[in-house]
Amino acid sequence: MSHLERQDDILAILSNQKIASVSKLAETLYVSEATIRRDLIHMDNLGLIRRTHGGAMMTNNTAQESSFALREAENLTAKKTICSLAVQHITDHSVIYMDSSSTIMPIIPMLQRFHHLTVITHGIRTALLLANLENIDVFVAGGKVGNFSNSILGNSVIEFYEHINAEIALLSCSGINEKGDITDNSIEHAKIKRTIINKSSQVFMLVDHTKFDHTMMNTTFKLKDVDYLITDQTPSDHYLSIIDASNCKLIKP
Amino acid sequence: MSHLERQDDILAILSNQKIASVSKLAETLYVSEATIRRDLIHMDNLGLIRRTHGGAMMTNNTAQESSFALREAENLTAKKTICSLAVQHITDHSVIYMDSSSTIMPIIPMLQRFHHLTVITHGIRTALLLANLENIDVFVAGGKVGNFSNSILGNSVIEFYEHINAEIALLSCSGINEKGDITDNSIEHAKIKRTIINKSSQVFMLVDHTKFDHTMMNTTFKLKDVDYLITDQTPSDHYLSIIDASNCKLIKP
DNA sequence: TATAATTCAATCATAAATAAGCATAAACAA
DNA sequence: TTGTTTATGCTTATTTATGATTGAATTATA
Repeated sequence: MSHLERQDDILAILSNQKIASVSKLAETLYVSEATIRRDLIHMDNLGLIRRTHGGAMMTNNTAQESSFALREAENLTAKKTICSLAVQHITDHSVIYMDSSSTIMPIIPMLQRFHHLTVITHGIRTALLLANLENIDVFVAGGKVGNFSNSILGNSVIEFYEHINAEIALLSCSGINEKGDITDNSIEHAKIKRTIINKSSQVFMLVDHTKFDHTMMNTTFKLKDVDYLITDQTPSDHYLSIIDASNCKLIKP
Repeated sequence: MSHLERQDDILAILSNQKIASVSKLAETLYVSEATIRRDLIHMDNLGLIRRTHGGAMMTNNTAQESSFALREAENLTAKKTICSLAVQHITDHSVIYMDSSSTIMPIIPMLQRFHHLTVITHGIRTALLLANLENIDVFVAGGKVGNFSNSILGNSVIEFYEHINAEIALLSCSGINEKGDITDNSIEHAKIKRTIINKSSQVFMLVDHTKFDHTMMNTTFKLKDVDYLITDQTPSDHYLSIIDASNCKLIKP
């Protein structure tokens, strides 16, 4: 029996009984618990099931992605803090660019307080969650979806964005270093973000404290390109001085 | 019983009786009050419920979502049956159009068995799930996201599709009636689907048995435009004859 | 308002489940 | 063939879920 067949079996078992333990699945399918766990991890990544401590359960594929059932992410508290600061600077009826980073996801439920917003994004997950909010018009750039990614990438995104001007850009990054470089892991993301800052009046950079002192492959842009830096902890004196020197406003709790 | 299952139970209890006390929940679910509190904190963070002193109460959005999830789950078996029939007609390295309907979602995990496929879609959830499969290149049409929808709609989708030819189209619909009309609830969806059938060599229509004898607002196209009709139960004699007269092949379990 | 009774958050201990690394065997490719 | 990748199982250190305890916060009541 191949692993794909086994995963089909797991799916069949789960769709019958909704929930199953790792130990029981291992026993039933004559493999080790480690193997079952690896299967479950894979299927969870696909969104087919939801893992639990001790087993897994069926997802009802629809409710799972609903705007309120945001998956718990790393540093969720920090990210929520940052987002609640960011949302205070959004004005009603704005047009907003949002990137596809997990830092910005928690802002989505907070956007309900506005009468109307227009959001432009290349994040499919972002778009999916925003689509559930009736006060928001969502526009998605088309193109090729990055593998294992929530993002649409490529020139088509940049072409789409060329025609759209926004008041606000909500961006994040993978790292920010002592020279004031905003860096990312992917050239594609970097290019898209550079387009966004060119098309936005106010650029908000949302970074939790773990992003400081990290330099990634690609320098997306410089701190001086950013209008507002939002973070959850007061940065070190060095960063305070370069933020100030970059004519960038720091927003913190 | 895992914590997620317990949290589902709490949600079920709350959707019945609107409020519940920590002590009662602990008693009912055979766990300590500390555990219930931790569950409630977690669910409150997700926005699923609101905590109160002594217990918790429903938030209004939950009821409708869980009922939607229930309806989804109902026909899941039928949809899986249909998808497993459809997947047998897909050949490796094909280019495939997929629409955004829930009928077609269960095919996604089944696509892992191929070496490589290219999928074109205007469904954001479809795209999101497909992006996790490394053997699939996913292209999404850009444009405005329909409110409360998983779809990107509008002329931009049709323009995007004008340039793409595919071997296979996997489509669904809201209703199919005794005259052989394939009907949908939205003009926008209908227009997009008509574009797709023009750009595809083979059109597969995936409909579960509940779709028969239903006529929706918009006639998307006719049964004779469809090459293969896939369903989970043998249709009545009348449908068998019009399927045959439309030069359409029926695929059933 | 003051006091009593609940309810809560924070902490700790423990048992279970997991992730990560390593070794082995099978499948695959050159 | 031989080398490489993949799937699997095993061992371990770590993480998670839980219940009990205690002082603080909240609500009820005199």
